[in-house]
Amino acid sequence: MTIDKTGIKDIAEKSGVSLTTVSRYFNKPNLLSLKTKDKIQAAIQELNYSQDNVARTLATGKSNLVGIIFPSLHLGFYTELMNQLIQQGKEKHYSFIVYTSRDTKEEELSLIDTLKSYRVKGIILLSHILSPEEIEQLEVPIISIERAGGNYCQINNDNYTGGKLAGEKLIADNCEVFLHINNGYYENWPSFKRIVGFEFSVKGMPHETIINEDLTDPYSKIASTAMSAIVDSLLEKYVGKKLGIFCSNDDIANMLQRECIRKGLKMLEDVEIIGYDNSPVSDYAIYPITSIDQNIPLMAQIAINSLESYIPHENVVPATLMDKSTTV
Amino acid sequence: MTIDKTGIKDIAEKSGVSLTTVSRYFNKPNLLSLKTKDKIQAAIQELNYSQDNVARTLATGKSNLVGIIFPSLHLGFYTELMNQLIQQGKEKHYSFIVYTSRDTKEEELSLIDTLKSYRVKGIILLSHILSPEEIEQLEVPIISIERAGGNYCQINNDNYTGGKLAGEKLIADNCEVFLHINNGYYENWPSFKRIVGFEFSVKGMPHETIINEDLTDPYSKIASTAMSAIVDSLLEKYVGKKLGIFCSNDDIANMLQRECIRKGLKMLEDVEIIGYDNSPVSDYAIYPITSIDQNIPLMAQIAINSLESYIPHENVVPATLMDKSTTV
DNA sequence: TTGAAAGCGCTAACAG
DNA sequence: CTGTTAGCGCTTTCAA
Repeated sequence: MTIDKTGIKDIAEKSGVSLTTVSRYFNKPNLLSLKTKDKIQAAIQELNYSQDNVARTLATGKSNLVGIIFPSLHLGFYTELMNQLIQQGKEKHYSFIVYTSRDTKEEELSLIDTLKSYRVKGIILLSHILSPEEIEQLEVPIISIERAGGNYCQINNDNYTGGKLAGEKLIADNCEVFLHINNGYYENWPSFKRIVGFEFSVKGMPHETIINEDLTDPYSKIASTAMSAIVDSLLEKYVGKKLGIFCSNDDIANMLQRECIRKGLKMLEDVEIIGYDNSPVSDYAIYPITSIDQNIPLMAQIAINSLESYIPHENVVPATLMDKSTTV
Repeated sequence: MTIDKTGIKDIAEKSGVSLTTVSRYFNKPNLLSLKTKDKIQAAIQELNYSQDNVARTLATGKSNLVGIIFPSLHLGFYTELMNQLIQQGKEKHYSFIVYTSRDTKEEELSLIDTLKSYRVKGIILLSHILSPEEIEQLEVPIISIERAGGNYCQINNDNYTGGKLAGEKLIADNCEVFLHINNGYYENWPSFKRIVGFEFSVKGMPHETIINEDLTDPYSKIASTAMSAIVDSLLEKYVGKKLGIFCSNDDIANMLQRECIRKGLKMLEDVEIIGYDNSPVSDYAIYPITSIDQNIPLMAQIAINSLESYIPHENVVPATLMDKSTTV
C-alpha cells in the first residue's frame, strides 16, 4: 500500500529532464517547450503519477485546504451553504475541512489552530463563539458569514431589507397583528437588522417581538414545547385577529406552521407565515413557506472568490421575498 | 502574516536542546528526562508554538485527515452522520475533508486522488458511484457505509431486520394493505434488504412495492409531484382500506405524510407511516414519524475506530423501531 | 537520555 | 527554455 512512491523524480528520469522542469510542467507550463511537455505528459500517464499536495504545501506554505466552522449542521441554511461551497470550490480544487463548534472558546481556538497547522488558505466562520476582536488576532484569512463584523472579510445578507420585505408583505396581505419570532440575538449581529427592518415596516400597527432561546435547536422537544406555548399565548391574546408572523429562520417557521396546523389554525385565513433563508426546509413543509431568500449560491461564490483575493470588508448580499403558500 | 515561523527549531534553541529532543517531546515523551521536558514545555508556552501538521505529515507519510464523500448533503441521515463523525473524531484529532459526488466516476476518482494526495488516513464512502471492484483498487483505506460490499471495511445497518420490524408493526396495528415506497435500489445494496425483510413480514397479505426514482431528491418539485401521484393511485386502488406504508427513508416518509395530509387522509385512521433512519426530519414533521433507527452514533463510532485499526470486513449495526406519532 | 544527519516530495531563486 | 542547489518543518535511523 505504500510501495506507490511515484514522484516527480521518477517522471523526471523517465522523461530525461530535471526535477525542476517537471515541477514547472505543473506550475508554469508556458515556460516549457512543447516537446518537453509531451515527454513529461507521456511519463506521467505511463507511471500514473499524481501530485503530492502535502509536499507541495510544505514547499509553498499554502494549501488548497479551506476550513469551515459551523455552529451546528442541522439548519437548512448551513447544509445548503456547505453544499454550494463544496460544489463551487471544486473548480478551484479547494477542499473543505468541516468542523462544528458551539461550546467553548478554547475548543474553537484549538480547531482554528489545527486548521492553521494544515496551512489552510482561509477559514469560513459561521460560529458565534469568538468576538470580532478575537477573530482579528487569528493570523489567518477569515471570512465570516452573518456574523458581527471586524476588520476581516464578511459576507452578510441585507437583513434590514429582508425584514422590511416581510413586514410589507404581511401588511399587504391584510394581517391584523404583526409578530416576529426569534431565538435570540445580539444587537451587533447582522441578523439583528431583520428585526429592525421588520419593526420599522409595521410601525404604528399592533406588533410584538417574541424572543425565546428554547427555539435555537429546532429539532428538540424543548423547542416544540416552547413553540406550542407561544402559539397558545398568541391565540389567547389576539383572538379573532389574523396573525402575520415573521420568523428568524425557516426551521422556526416550519415548527410554527406545525403548531398552527396542530391547533387547527387555517393558513392564510387565520395566519400567515414568513421564514428566512429560503432553504430546503421551507419547501417541504405542508404548506411551503414564504421565505426571504439570502441567495446562498451568491454567498458561496463571494466566499470562494474572497479566498482567492482576500479583501477585508463587508459584502452585502441582497434579500428577496420568495412567495410560496403561507402568504396570499 | 507569515512572520510566524515559530518552529521546533526555535523552541530547541530556546530550551537548549536539539531538534530531535523537541520532536521526541511530542512523539515519545517518555524517553525524555523530566528536566528537559519541563524546559521544553516552558519554551513552547513562551513562544506560543503549535505543531506543523503539514511538515509532520510529509515526514511520516500519514496525516490525521479523513475524507468523507456523500452523494449529497440534503438527507437527514447524512447530516447527522457527519455531525457524529466530526464530534467523535475531535477526540482523536481527526479532521474531515467533506465532498459530495453524485455524477461521474472520473470526478469521484479525482476527488479520491486529491484526498490521497493529502495523505488521508482513510476515506468514508457513502456515494454510490464506484463498484466494489473499483473501490478495491483504490490503495487507501476505505470505510463504506450502507454500500454494496467488497474486500474493505463496511458499516451496514441490519436492514433486513429493519424492514421486518416495520412490516410487523404495521400488521400489529391492523393495517389492511402494506406498501413500500422506495426511490430505487440495486440488489447488492445493503438497503435492498429492507425491502426483503418487509416483504417477508407481510407475505400473504395484500402488499405492493413502489419504486420511483423521482423521489431521490426529496426537496424537489419533481419529487412532490411524483409523491402526489403515488398517493392518488393508492387511494384509488385501495379505497376504504387502512394503508400501512413503509418508506425507504425519513425524507420520503415526510413527503408522504405531507401529501396524505394535503389530501385529507387521517393519520392512524386511514394510514400509518414508518420511515427509516430516525433522523431529525422524522421529528419535525407534523406528526413525528415512526422510524427505524440506524444507530448513527454507533456507525460513526465504528467508523472512527476502523480508521485507527483498519480491518476489512462487514460491521452490522442493529436496527430498532422508534415508535412515534404515525403508528398507533 | 540525547544529538547529528539524512531524508519526506516538491518549489523557487539563481544561473546558464 | 532548462538545470543546480537550497530549503519547507518535522521525523527517524544511527551513534554516542
